[in-house]
Amino acid sequence: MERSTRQRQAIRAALREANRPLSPGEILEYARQQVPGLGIATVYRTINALVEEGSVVAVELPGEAARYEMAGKSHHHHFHCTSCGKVFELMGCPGDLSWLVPPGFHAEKHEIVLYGSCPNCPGA
Amino acid sequence: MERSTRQRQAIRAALREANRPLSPGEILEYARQQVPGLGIATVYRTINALVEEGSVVAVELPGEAARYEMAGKSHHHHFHCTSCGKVFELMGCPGDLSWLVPPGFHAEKHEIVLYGSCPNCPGA
DNA sequence: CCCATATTGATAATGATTTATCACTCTTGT
DNA sequence: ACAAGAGTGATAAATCATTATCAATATGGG
Repeated sequence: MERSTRQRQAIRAALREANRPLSPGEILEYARQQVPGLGIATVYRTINALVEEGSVVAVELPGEAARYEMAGKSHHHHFHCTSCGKVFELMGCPGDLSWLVPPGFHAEKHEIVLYGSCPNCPGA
Repeated sequence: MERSTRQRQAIRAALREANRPLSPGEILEYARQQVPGLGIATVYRTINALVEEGSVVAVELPGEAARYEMAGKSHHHHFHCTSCGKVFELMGCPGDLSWLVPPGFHAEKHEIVLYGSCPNCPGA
């Protein structure tokens, strides 16, 4: 059966406690604070298991490797800091955007990403 | 100095005449109608040159390889057909979205991608 | 406590996209 | 028309993120 290991606990904790989507590398970094020897392979394995069980979802961003966040959040979008590369969660949404599509097209969903600087980075 | 070859003409024409962003593979396909022996390496080389000279811009999409479109268009967004994978240009924009970002963040730009089915694909 | 085995970590392998190489070809100034 | 050298095509090689491998380790039911 599935076992509860320190590694998995640390990875779950990282995703639960970070209030923003994390890349595999960021998850590794966070979780290593609890489990120093943690390897990247275990991070990927665990992410995949969590996505498969539905408790975590992938956040895809233009030209970037996927980030991961806890599932079950309401519809929202993301902010990508162009300075540090961190991705943050935004709340709110402009609403239905299907008026943007020409006749013949059918819009089913949308993704919005805002870019700029986060509070920790020089306003550039 | 820079030479005007059939290959470059065909690649520029493909990008100019397609009224949507093209992937390197799509550019190859289109341009080969004019220059049958065209190789993918030339497509990449030419794309890079065109981007560098500023006449073409990359269109990055979540979880996808970049597409390329002519530069100089006014602010717009894109539609990604989930059935055929083609990317289309949309006109219009919900406008300023900086109200979405929390205090301390500074939004400089945004990207919006709509997903759904294009006129050529089954509404699925 | 013990052992079957799920899990891990290090690293090799993969897959997909993009770039470098190099001999040959085509463009262009003269 | 000619020659210098920019450009091309085929393909090897480089990236880079992700996955597979496998010996060693740690979990947890009995």
